[in-house]
Amino acid sequence: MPYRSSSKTRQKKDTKRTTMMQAAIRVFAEKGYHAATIRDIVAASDVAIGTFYFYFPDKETLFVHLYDETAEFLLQAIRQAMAPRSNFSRQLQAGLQAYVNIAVYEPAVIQLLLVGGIGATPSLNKSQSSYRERLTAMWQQVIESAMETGQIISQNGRRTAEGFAGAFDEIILNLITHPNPEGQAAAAINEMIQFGLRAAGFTGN
Amino acid sequence: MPYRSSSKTRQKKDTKRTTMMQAAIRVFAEKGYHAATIRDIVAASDVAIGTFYFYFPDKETLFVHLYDETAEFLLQAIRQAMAPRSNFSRQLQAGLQAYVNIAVYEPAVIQLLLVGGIGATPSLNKSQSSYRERLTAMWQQVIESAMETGQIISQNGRRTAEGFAGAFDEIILNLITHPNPEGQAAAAINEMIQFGLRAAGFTGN
Amino acid sequence: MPYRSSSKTRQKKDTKRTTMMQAAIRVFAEKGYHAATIRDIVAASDVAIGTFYFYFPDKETLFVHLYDETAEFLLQAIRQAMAPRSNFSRQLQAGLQAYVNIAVYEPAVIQLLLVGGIGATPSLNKSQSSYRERLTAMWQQVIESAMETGQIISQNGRRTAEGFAGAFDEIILNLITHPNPEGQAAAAINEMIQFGLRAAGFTGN
Amino acid sequence: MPYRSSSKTRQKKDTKRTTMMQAAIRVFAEKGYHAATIRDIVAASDVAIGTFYFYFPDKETLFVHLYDETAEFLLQAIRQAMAPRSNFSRQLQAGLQAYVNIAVYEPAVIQLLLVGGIGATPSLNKSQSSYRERLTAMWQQVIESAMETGQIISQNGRRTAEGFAGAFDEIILNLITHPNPEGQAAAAINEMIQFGLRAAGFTGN
DNA sequence: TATGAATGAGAATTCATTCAT
DNA sequence: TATGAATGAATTCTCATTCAT
Repeated sequence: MPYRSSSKTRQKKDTKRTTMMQAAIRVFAEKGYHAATIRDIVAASDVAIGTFYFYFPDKETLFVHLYDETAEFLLQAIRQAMAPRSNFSRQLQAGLQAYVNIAVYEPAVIQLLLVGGIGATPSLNKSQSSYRERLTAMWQQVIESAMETGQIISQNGRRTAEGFAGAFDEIILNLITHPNPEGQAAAAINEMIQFGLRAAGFTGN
Repeated sequence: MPYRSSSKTRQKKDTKRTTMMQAAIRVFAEKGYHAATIRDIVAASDVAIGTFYFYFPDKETLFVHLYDETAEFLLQAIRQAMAPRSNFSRQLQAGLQAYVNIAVYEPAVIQLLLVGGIGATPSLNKSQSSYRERLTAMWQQVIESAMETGQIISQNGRRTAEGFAGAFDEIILNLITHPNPEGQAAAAINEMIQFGLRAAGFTGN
Repeated sequence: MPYRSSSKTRQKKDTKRTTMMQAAIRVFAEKGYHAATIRDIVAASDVAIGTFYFYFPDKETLFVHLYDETAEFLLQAIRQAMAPRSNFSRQLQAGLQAYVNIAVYEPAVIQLLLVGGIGATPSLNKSQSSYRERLTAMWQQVIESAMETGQIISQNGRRTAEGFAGAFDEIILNLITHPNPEGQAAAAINEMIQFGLRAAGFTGN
Repeated sequence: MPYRSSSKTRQKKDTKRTTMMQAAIRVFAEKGYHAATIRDIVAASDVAIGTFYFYFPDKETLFVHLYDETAEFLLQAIRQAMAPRSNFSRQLQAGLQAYVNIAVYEPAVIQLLLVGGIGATPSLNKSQSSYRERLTAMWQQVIESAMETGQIISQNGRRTAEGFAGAFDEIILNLITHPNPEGQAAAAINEMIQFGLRAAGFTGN
């Protein structure tokens, strides 16, 4: 009886693929692109080297893919948290809440995007600037909406957005470096909100 | 009695050493730690590989040393610019002016600190967090002084300082990526000042 | 009593086996032994990798087997074409006709024997020298028969046979490299016959 | 005192380079391109792996280079031997004498060209057909000269040249496979000359 | 019979570092 | 001091082969 490439088999393969990708994210986040070897990744997945190349074309492609996927995931999470809010203050609160949540419970996501990938490989450059650009664009949109509705003072929305992107990332990196991130999360979120409201010149309307 | 190089010899040696270090900074800044090879560095210095190892113990040590030195240089430059000012607004202006000046005219300094070194090698971690820490501490001191004198509202100075560090770096990175950084510098500085004043809750007194 | 596949089953198996072998010949002829992978072969046969190893022990054994079989096929074809002729000139004509026919319509046969297998694997050496030996022996027999009957001048039949083997192969390789082998075939055959008659010192009797 | 990249040093380097190339030719000739590993080559040269890459860019480039150089050497040797002769018979004698000499005393040359490189790597194809082409062209020129001066009968010179190229190579391969090539060389040369004169329809004028 | 996921030995190549001159 | 030839550990990736299903 011929072997059936049934949905069961395929599902198993997909599961393994996902498992390996998660292991790879962890390894890349922890060691950075260069220090992370294929051996590290397969060891973390408990498979043989050949298995890596059965599932992925090569180290570089996988890394760029993980980076892109992770960036998209993070941006989506923040965007979706902000979407239902119309008030600038509430948007900021929701977005930062989502951001910090991920940072605290999935620190590998932040490490991959902010640390693991820097200077990794030329082919990552595009992904990397695309991520910074989209992150900035996201804040810029929020800021310009708020400007139009008079919630914040008139300003160069692009520049403020860059400031937001940099400031929040730095605060979050400091947060997850802290011995007890979860305990600090609530305070950090509040202070980030205050920082953002002030920096954007929130008028309270 | 141990052999002592005459002062003339020592000076010559120091000169060559300095030349090589400057070449190394350029190469590291341009390619990043991993992609930069010793061959690249000696080629840029127009010496042989062996000469590199006469002046420096190894690639890693040199890099960490350059990083530390560069970080110190940048921090000193900003600190010194702010020192004579007592008003928060003026301090901000002077500090950012100095920062942007360096970014525009010595972009390698910024690239080395913000890009070339991330994820380079474990032994850099200490230097790196030390630099972020001192940068943040610098802003924190400015902020807390201003708080004490009532120039800005009461806040968690540490957190605002982290925000400053991240925000200004991000804006500066965007600036030097711009095709014509010099042309944008003045506007960028002004907007950074405004951003900082707002974010710190500057009351104008 | 050991399990015996029914004749129907065995036939089906043989068919599949044959199909795979033909695909393998094509792939080996096209890419050469080393560049041809098992994946290439199973892709050309539209089966899975495991199936390959059900029918054949390994790549090397299959290749040697295919080489031997192909060599035997080619030698038989030429021999059979020459068998009914007794005159040297007619024999040459018939043999070369058959040889060129195969070269033009089954180029994979020639490519496998003359190109794909050279330097393939140590275990092929025996097959390879056996083929060259039998090819030479075939011509030698024809030549020595003709010598005995005074159709050609006295000579070292072995050496002339080697010359025949090399010369005809080279001409045929050039022929199938030509953009339009079929169009050139007739002329090539005639010229090969003339070459052979002259080289053997055909006296016309 | 600075190290002098004197002619002595450079000469030593050139010598080593040449030594390594000769070792590489032997290894490639014996095992063929694929079976020959870099480890084999450096072992034959008694140096470390890194040394190989200090002298040569990579395996493929070296092989193609060696092939081209060897082909050129062989062609030149045969051409130069034939150059001073004007009579077809004498040319053949001189050329084959040179060819067999090389085959017997430098069998690696012949093995590299006729065996070691077949199916080696796509980038060799050009070199390989170029060699076969130039070898054939060399014989063709000799043949057409002789035709013009009426020394041999009228014929398709190109086709005869292909026959020569193939026939002589085959005979020479058989010769060097023989247990005592040197002992057979003289007879082989004579018989090759006779074969060639007959095949070209030498009229004796 | 048939499948294809999984394996791991082995190959090429890079590059920081050493050391005789 | 200065040189650059030489080294070899370490890394990525390929592909023939196995085996549970």
